[in-house]
Amino acid sequence: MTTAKDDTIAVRISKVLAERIIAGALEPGSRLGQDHIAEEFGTSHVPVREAFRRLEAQGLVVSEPRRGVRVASFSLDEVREVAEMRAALEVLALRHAAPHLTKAILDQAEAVNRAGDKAGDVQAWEEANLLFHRLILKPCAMPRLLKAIDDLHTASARFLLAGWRSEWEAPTDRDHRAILDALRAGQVDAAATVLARHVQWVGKKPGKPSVPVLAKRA
Amino acid sequence: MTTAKDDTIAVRISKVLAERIIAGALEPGSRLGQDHIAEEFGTSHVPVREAFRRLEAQGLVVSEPRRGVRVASFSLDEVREVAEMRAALEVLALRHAAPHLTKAILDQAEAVNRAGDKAGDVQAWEEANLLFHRLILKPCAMPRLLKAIDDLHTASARFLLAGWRSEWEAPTDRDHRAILDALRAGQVDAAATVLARHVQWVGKKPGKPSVPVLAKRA
DNA sequence: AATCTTTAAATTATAGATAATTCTGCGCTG
DNA sequence: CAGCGCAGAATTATCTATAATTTAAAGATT
Repeated sequence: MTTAKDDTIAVRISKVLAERIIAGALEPGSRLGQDHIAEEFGTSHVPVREAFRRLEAQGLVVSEPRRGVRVASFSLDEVREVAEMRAALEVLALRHAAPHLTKAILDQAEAVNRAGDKAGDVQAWEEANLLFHRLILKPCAMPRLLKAIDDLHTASARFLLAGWRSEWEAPTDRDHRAILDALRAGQVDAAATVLARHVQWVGKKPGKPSVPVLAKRA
Repeated sequence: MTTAKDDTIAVRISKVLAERIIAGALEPGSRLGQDHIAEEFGTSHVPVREAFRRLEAQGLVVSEPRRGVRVASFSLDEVREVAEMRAALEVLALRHAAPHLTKAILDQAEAVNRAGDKAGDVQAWEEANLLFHRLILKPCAMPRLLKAIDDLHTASARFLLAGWRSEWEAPTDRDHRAILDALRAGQVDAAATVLARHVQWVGKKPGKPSVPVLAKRA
């Protein structure tokens, strides 16, 4: 999206690669050759290596010492793990954000939610979903927490996009609405409960992925 | 500790720097010149840069695009933030670990706890503390969660070591004992409650740091 | 005297080149 | 025929060198 011009080359490369991995353009387990990528971006391989370290930190690739990096594979267990972590952290964030939520923010969230309902493909829906969560959690003013949640969210998105690549119908998001209603009524506990269940929904619906989820050994 | 010989140079550098930052040998806000560090380790600056990216991911340094990296500063708010994140995630881990906790593990944890009570300095106590938490949480078998907890733990340790540099008396750790007792009795909820409060203890005791906590603007 | 501009020094970021390690395929041996 | 071991090729990791950017400091101008 925002290809910030003043970013360092390594950051730009990491962003592009991250998008590809999330979108499923790079299959889990596939190798990422540094020379190959360096050539594609018209750079040397040094910034490519730094981009790898970044992606590694986000959990999008795994790096073995002298054997290169490959796209991280995710088992169903790992998806559930991420979902549970998200649930725990998003509930925490919501509890801190709730006192600072204004009507304007909630209205904006509702608008985003409506946009998500009309989304034509998974990617658009996922984007709206991300925006919704960010909107209602950001006022917690805990940057480290928000970054952790963001990383977990991209991990979830990977799974989602891998599962519903082609067939997809926009589901009217009742959970989001329930969360908003509870927040408007000042019932933070109720909102948190729904949020926790909502986040784990991804991990619960197996959703017959059209792309093999497990890594294959070469 | 374990300076694995087969690690890449960048990893080794990042480990050494991490230890220094945690121990407080490098003050918050101080610049890390890549050339200086490269010279000290007898290497070029390229692996140093990769080490920086690793430390950045752990939240130990902050990196501004063309202005170098500096040791991350932590305000009291950030310490509380980390403590709350730890509480949320460790409770989650404990809930999953509890069913797989054996008597052998609990006995080992008790031994570690006793060792911690006898610790002469903060560093030794902190090490025992880390071991205790790792022991009872590891059986949850959620690697991503455990790594996240570990990173948060080092952030906490930084604060702890900055606060009690010289003056220190080993406190008999009642919380650890309470957690063990509850786990032995099969009362997972009780153990989780104590754990959550215990983790946030760090953030609550201000403990008059002997080193300025806030970053100073050069 | 204070501020803005310009210039120099220091430092970061990237490129190109070199050394070391792993992977692959083939031949040899049992 | 299976298994072990040895080149050759490919790839990773690091080093040296170059380009670009920022910090600072000195000089000029108002």
